Amino acid sequence: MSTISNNLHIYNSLNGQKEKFEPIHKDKVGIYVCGPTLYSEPHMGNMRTFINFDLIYRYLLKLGYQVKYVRNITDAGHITNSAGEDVDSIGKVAKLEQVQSLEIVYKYNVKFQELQRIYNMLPPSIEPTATGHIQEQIEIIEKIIENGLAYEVNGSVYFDVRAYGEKFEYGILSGRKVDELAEETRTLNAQDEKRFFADFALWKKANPDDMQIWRSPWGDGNPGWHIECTAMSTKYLGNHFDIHGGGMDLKFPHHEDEIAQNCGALGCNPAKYWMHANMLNVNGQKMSKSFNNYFLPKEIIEGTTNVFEKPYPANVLRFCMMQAHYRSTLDLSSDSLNAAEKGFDRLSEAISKLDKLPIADSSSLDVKALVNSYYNAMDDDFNAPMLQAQLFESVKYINSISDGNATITVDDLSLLTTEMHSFVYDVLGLEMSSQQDDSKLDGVMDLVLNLRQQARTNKDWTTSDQIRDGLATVGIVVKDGKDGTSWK
RNA sequence: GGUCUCGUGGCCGAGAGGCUUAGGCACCGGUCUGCAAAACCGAUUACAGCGGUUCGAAUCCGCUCGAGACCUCCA
Repeated sequence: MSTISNNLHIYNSLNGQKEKFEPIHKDKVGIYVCGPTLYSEPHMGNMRTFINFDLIYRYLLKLGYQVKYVRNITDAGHITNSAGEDVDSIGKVAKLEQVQSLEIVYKYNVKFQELQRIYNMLPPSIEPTATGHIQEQIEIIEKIIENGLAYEVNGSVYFDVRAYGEKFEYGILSGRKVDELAEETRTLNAQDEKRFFADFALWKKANPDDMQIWRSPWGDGNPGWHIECTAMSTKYLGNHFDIHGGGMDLKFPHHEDEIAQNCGALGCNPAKYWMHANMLNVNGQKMSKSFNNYFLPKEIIEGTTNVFEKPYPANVLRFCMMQAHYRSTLDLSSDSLNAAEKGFDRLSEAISKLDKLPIADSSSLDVKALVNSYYNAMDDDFNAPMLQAQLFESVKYINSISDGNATITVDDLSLLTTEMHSFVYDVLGLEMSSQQDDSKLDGVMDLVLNLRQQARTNKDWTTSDQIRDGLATVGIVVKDGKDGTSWK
């Protein structure tokens, strides 16, 4: 069936099990990820989800799949709080700043795009917007009504969960039972319009002061907050596609309702595999705008958070995140970031040594097995921490070769170099800091180190150390090895 | 209150019945070095608690304690 042989297994949230990945269409993968609502600058927790799905996208590309990666941008506020309150988050900010909703979205989208570049995320194949797909959303709602699974009341349209439950199972993703939901749900107001407490809005009649209003067969209003994903995912990927992803917190109700809408309109679950990325914690609690415990991705890089004492490069953040599995929560702290920074340096340094290694007639280590372990790690539900462990095994090997305690053949070195570069740069999406070449600086450093070497030959340790310490203050580390002095 | 997840050494974090002392960082000893740093070699510290299943459990089951997520906008 597939010409790409893979042993990739993905944890499917639908059944809580790891399943062998078989794409629906030969050699192609369609993936949809719920993107940000742009009423403010995305914080570090938001970024973790996108970075994790970037990793997943990158590995699928690495395996050779033709991947269509769709990640939406939510630029329409939703007015569908069960309490009937106005929760148009975008409109709220727009009113506050006295501008139009789309100005807010545009402003933060520019920042979001910038962050994607800074954190070295590959751009998705397409980033559709909710407001650009109002017509498609209306059409899906009409289909659901035609199928008898939604009803109109007073200019609003609601999904009929009880009717749906006769043909499909509501709650298959989150494991919730409708009758249990009744007891769980907290006190609700403004339920009068709905026939059943669990029904959710597909279309909501406009309030006079809404910032954005659209025309529909049911009058002026706004789309509900799950319908955009159904409209956009199916438009670009078809009724049934391979992977649907998002943050853990979207599992219920957002993804559950997406499944219901898709089944209700098109008769099938939109995705074969559902993937959920876990949260980023701060001091053990989810980073969240509502908890006000968040910091911005740029603040970490600039060192302006209240949490960390010093700035960390985007690469270190990425590296640190890759030390935890995407389904685990991750607690960011100074300690974990410092550890990541050092580890990342060690990895970078070993990689820069690759083209300077001595060649031998035989290899003292099974390089093919080592390289295979990279694939095995990622094949096991994108286990990036395991991949890192294997990369550090490689670092150890490289350092040993460099020190003359291990050997490698030309072919093995070529294989190791190719695959390490590929996994570090292309899959983990890390960029090596030591890559910039500056021939002027090289010249200067040669001169300075020569002077220092003269001093050392004369046993003038004061001068020698003065040079070393001086260089250290501008961030250049001098290392005296057996074969002379090097710097970085 | 309901649903679910998780508790691993000083810290961060993999592993999911024996084939792992995962890995990173820190700490300690050694080699190298004028001294450092780096690198290499080595040592140490562990599976929340209590029971059960098993020849064998961090891994399965039960209970207890603790933490978190979702049930309302959220990545």
